[in-house]
Amino acid sequence: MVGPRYRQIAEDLRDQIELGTLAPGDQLGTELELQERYNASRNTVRDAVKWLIIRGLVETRPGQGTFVRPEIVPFVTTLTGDPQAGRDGPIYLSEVAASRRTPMGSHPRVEVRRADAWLAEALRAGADTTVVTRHQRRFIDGTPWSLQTSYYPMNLVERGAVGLIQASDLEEGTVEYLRQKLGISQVGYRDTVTVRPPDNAEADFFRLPDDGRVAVIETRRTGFGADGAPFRVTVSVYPADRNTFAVNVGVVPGEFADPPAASTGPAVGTEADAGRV
Amino acid sequence: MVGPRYRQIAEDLRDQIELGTLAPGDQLGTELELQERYNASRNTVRDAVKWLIIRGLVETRPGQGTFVRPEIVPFVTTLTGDPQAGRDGPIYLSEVAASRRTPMGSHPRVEVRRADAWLAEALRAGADTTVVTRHQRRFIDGTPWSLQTSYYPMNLVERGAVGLIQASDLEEGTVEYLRQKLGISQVGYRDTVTVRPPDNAEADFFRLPDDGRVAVIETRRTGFGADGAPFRVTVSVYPADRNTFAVNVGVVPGEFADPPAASTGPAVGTEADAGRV
DNA sequence: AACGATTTGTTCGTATGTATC
DNA sequence: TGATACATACGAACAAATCGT
Repeated sequence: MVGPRYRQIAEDLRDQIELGTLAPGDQLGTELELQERYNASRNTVRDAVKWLIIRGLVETRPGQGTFVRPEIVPFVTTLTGDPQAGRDGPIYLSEVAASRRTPMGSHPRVEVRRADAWLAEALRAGADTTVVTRHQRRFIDGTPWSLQTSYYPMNLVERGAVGLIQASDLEEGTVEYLRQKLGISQVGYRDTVTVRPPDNAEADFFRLPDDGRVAVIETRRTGFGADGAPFRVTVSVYPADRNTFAVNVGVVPGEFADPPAASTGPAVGTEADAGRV
Repeated sequence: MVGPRYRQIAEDLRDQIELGTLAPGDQLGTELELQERYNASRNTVRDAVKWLIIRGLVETRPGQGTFVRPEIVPFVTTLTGDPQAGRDGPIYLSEVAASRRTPMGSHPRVEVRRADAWLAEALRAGADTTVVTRHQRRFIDGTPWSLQTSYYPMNLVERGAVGLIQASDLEEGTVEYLRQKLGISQVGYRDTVTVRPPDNAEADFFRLPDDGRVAVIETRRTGFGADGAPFRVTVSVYPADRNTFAVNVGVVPGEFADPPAASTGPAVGTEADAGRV
């Protein structure tokens, strides 16, 4: 009934955290102190702390101690909005700025390559399709916030949308750019939201500690043109513990209104190493 | 540059999994075998396995061994749809059945209690508001799939919607019931999607192993009436590794169409212990 | 049903490395 | 530079779950 020792210690500490006896930012006590307090070995105490880490309640800092994690104010990304507008252009910047945080995005890294199986299917194209990928890293208030990669069929470039293969921002956003250039209008899109563990590159970029609370949210947006065919796919990856997504359907009160279709915000600086990407 | 020993072992095993040398369901090898293969101590090997567990790549079964996790086909829940329809009635059942899986839901457990701070704010009510809570557990193909709790202001009952405080299913769904009974029409709703660690009850219900890959997705739906005021909040919790959410905006091709507003499906059985809840 | 072999889970002890102040 | 605190690694013993005989 009582369960293993490390679990008892962990739940006792968890109760103290939830009751507020241990406040966010407080030190849990050193491993030595916990050993003596609970009369357990160091490894058992460490197992208890690991249990708390996995549940996101505490974090350890080498050389300093173990601390109760401060509550994070998540950034809310609204998935619904005007289908005529993209998410890769000024929208993102204005949406973030509206929450009084400071957005930054790297210049896109552009590559041309063969589509994977899932991408070819998402674009309803053959397995040998060539795509343009535009990859961007985004920051809010200086902390890494999302990795975003958009995929466009190469034939859009052949039809004249040469801006897609230039490693510079399209100030209007690529969705607007494609409408102006090729007359392709995004009449709708479909997002899917999944949660998965990060790969090494993501864990590194988001500075996810190697210990536990590791999960990222992946959103995939497929944009459809007036002919009902998909013409772009955007994959965005976010750290799970700093983000919330919102969906508005029907009539919702004004304070939750979907983001504006056009930006009026000022130009926003890009990250310091933008030239490198 | 090489990093710790357990990490090297873990990444070597991960590579074998991703390359297919180790297929889903395969045994990784016993701890003793891994000790000898990598010339490391048992605890170091166990640390490597823990790293893989946290990333969802393997699972351990006491007395049996460590196995590569089979790929899970996520169930897709569409968040967009007809605001006139709820998600707690026949919609859920028909949506699941449409994917050729077998849905089951417990009868609701009904309670009347004081609203917490966040709930009072979500309902735009005073801190001392009384609410009706209707809690349901849902299963798909016999495995626990979601925990759902809906909150309604108690004054809806006083105005005549007595069905809300009865522990039986409202076959039409509560949204439709409220429209028929009180003329309250849900003209819109707002969903928020967040990821967090499970509490004990959730870990128990979803049978989340105590070891690692523990995360749940919480969706909160606030329904708004024609007057723009919220009249219900539904909180749903899902295991993160078995679920995907979809959002359709604008015109999307038919195969992704939002769920129907009304169900034509047959009556579906409830879980065995439905009488107990 | 009982037992033994196998395999993972828990707990302790100890030593050394690395980060921080 | 030293002291403190967490990270890594090894060894050992017993417990608990599983499976085949």
